[in-house]
Amino acid sequence: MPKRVGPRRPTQVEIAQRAGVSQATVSLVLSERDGAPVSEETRRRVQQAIEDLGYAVNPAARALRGMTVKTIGLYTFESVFPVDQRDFYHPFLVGVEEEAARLGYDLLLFTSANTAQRGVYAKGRNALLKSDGCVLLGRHISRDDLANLAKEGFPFVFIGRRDIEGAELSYVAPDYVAPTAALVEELAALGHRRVLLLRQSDGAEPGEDRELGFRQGARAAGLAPDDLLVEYSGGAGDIGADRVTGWVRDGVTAVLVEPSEDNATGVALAEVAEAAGVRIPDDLSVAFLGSAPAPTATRIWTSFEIPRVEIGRAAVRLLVNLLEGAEEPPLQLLVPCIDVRGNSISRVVRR
Amino acid sequence: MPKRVGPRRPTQVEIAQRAGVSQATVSLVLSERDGAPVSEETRRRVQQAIEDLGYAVNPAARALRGMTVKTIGLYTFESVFPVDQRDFYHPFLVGVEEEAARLGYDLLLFTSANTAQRGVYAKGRNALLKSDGCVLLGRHISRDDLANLAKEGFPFVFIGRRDIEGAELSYVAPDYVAPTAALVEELAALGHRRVLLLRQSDGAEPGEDRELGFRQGARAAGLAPDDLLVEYSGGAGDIGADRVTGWVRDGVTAVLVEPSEDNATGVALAEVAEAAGVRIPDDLSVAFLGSAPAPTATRIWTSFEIPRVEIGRAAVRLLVNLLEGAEEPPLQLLVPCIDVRGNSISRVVRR
DNA sequence: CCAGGTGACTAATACGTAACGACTGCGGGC
DNA sequence: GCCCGCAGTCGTTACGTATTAGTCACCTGG
Repeated sequence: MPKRVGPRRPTQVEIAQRAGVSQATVSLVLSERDGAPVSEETRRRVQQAIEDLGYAVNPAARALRGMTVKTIGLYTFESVFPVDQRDFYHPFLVGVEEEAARLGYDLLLFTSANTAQRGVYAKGRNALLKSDGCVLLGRHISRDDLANLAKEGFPFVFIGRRDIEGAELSYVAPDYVAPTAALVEELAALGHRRVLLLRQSDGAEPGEDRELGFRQGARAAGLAPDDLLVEYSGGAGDIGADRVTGWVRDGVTAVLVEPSEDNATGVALAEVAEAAGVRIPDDLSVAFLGSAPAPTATRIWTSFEIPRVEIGRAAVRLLVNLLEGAEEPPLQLLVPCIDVRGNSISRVVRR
Repeated sequence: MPKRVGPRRPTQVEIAQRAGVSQATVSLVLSERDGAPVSEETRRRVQQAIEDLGYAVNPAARALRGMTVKTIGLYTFESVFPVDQRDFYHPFLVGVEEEAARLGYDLLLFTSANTAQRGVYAKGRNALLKSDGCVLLGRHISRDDLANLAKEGFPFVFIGRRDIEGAELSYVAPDYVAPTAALVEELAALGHRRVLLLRQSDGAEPGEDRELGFRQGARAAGLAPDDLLVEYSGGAGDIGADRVTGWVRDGVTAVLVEPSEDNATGVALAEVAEAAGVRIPDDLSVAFLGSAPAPTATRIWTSFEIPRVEIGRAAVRLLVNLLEGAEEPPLQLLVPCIDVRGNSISRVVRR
């Protein structure tokens, strides 16, 4: 790693010489604290020298003294950084940026880390140290990385709920339990008795929470445990015509889908159902436990939206609370989702 | 600015103690340079200690020693940061991010600086020092800031061509001259003799370049200097029906529009022309010297597109060349634009 | 006249790293 | 037998800052 080029820039020592004071006094003037015991005359001379020489404080030296550097890191476990608007995670980035700016922090995007494909602890180990603290993102997390970070005491906030054995971590996440339970109760009220939950096969906490809400809602609505079905999908390819018609033949009248980021599963389900002659919602009610495929002229999917921008903002707020010493980790926050009333569920027709 | 919290992390000294060597040797092992004279046995012991204690190099200390920290800054003179997809500058951000990631640099967004509304030299003066070098962006530049940065020898690349008196700066910019000249020649070939250039009233270099191309193209096509008109627009409100009909009455058959970021001028022109009964292109040919308003079912504006993502990439490449010592500033690059063949210009009808 | 206090300033130090120059064996050339 | 060069290692220093523990002159009340 080469030396930095260009002319050296002035230091506090040079300011001090020009103003005829000591370096310590320059530092005092710069820190501008209320009770700083420095005479008006001295302060003026120092500030004049700063002006003349164009002095700028050296952030590296500050950081080495253990000061914070007013920088929040953003790291994603996904393979690309969510600057592209089509990315599922893009709204989180927007929220994080907004709130960081509002609170006077710069935002460091750890773009190099994921290309190195070694995760947080790449190369020189723990690239995140360039920031005061970090917002972490993405579905394909490395649990080891999270555990290590927590053990090291590095300040970070994860977006999404995750349980790590032996370490409690700070996170802000959407509340999937409540709206899922509400949807099940609504379906029950519409006459549905046999309901299927189609989970992502990654077995992550968001899926667990949806299943928890699924069972809570069913219990509250008095559905029989035997009529609660749970299946898994590894992606669009897992949804075939025989599978969908099989559900209907089996007496299932409603399917709750845990969406993937790209919603390929959801799109596939819609296409396959149409091709197989299964009408939505007449033959099968379908709802998404999260972001649904884009609405069309005739179809608005019943679902709920994750307030992604707001979650990004909240993550930064939490992190800054940690950094500025007001709170102790873990700090955890659940954010309510927003119901989307669609036309993809309906009252069940008895035959 | 408060002290950083949390437990201290291990240093090279502690690694050294555990491995039974000196701190200098640890540093040698870590630098991993080809000709590093350290025995295999020692290297192994040191690496074991690093593993055991979970050592991570301290970026602040490195930076203080004058090393680069593999971080590229991005600063915008606009009031908001272009994370929002609707922002004119968003594609630049995408390109910058891509290339930074590819070259192994992290990307530091100076979001706090613009809220402080004091520019580059806010607060502690020159926030950009947190990065090795910086990509600068935005139309509403501060010429003082640019001049100061150049004088200080801070490595940066501006996106867009700018001339600063007494300082040559590095930039990458779209070539407005060539495509503008080509458009004028095309119009002349279609029989146009009296052509108007409608400039943004900020008088910045992009406008100058367009006017240069305007005159070059006219000369090449043999148009009379008296038939070259130049007017200015301060925004959508400046475009009234009387102004547009005035052009036509004055014998103008074609208008070249320098677009603003939000293209409000262009949209206004289209609406006003239609309301005033001036048909495009039959009564008046219109072309945009840059990004045009969005196309509709019946209208594709003749214009040329700025390859914004590619420009973002190129800016990072230039900057990294500067940082890694291969080149000396100023480094300047013009990127060709992409013609958009529309239906908003046509052969002039003699009456 | 002195103890104690206060306001204004400074010397010294620590932060963790990279690099330079020195030091030690040791084998080889003369 | 002596010196040279080399591989391998270490001691020391510098980077620029914030802070601690002073120093010093001057004042104030007794």
